[in-house]
Amino acid sequence: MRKPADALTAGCDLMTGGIGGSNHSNSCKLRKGLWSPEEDDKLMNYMMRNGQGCWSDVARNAGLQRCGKSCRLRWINYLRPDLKRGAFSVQEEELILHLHSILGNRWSQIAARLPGRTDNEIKNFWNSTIKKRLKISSSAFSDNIGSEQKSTKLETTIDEHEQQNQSMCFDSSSSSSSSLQGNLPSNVSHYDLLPLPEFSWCNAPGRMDHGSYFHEGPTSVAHQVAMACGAYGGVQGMMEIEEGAGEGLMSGREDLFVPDSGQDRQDKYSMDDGSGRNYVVSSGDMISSHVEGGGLVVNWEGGENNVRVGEWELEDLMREVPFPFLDFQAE
DNA sequence: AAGGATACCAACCGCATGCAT
DNA sequence: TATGCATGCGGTTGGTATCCT
Repeated sequence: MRKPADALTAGCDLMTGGIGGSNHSNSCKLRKGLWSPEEDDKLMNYMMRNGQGCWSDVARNAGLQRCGKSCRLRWINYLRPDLKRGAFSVQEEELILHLHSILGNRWSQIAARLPGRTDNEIKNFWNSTIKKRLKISSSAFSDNIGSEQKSTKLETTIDEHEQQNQSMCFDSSSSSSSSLQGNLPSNVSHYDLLPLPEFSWCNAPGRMDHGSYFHEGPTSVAHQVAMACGAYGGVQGMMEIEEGAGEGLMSGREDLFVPDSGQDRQDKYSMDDGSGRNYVVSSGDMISSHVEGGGLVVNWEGGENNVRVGEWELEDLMREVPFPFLDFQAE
């Protein structure tokens, strides 16, 4: 928590409602830190009576010595009547994993698909609980793979992989993301998706108990294609590609097509585009890929048909991803 | 029981974006 | 077109609670 709510800021700080004190409270002393029950009451009453308007007006008219930004945060994260309180259910947790695998750290986008949950809540949950579990998962795996592969190496690999995924998926280093870009980052001109990651930690005994999202390890071409296309972000191995199952996250665009040469390949995977079409991919044939014209072009060994894997808007992608838990309601 | 370590999470902070002028 | 304001977002901080030794 922050400093007690009775701590007044000396003069107007940058939090007076915007950048560089952009709000118009120039002569006030604004309260910071935890909200008192009285402040909560004032804000709640005001919002119930007047609804949401200009937040700096809310702060002023509700008689709060807070900046509008602080009021907004308090309302959104705590006072909003439709908020669902309490621990995350297993289903919510799985959905968060699912969504994070697609969206990366776009907490507001994830929260928008979890009724009653806030981006802050989800972010905190992810950073504390889920990340911890993933770490436990990875070390449990590392304990199990023999002495020649040290856990430190694995953890490093996981971290690197996570960073790689993040940057490959959405350029998450950019702070604001209100304009979503489903395309690959423009500052990356070429991806060499090989060599493949060497381990498949999600197959590890003792992995976190969300088996449905861990059907296959990240060693497949399908995994890499999905990764490069932003099918998952911070956590590897979460894409839902299942041999012959047609439940893949690779969804929804006609230009998503991965050919099957017909020859017998190892590690075949089928991917359903959400419209009933199945695509079969396998490891061993893809030799390189690169970004071209906003899409990812995959080059296949011996194949004259290079494949454009994706150029899409994130919302299109999301719209066509089947979410089994989307009927959550705030309780 | 006490002190340290760790986890949790509310709130702050800085930046990006949209909009009005 | 430039500027300023309001809002939204994601990363980070740090106080409190809980666990562990």
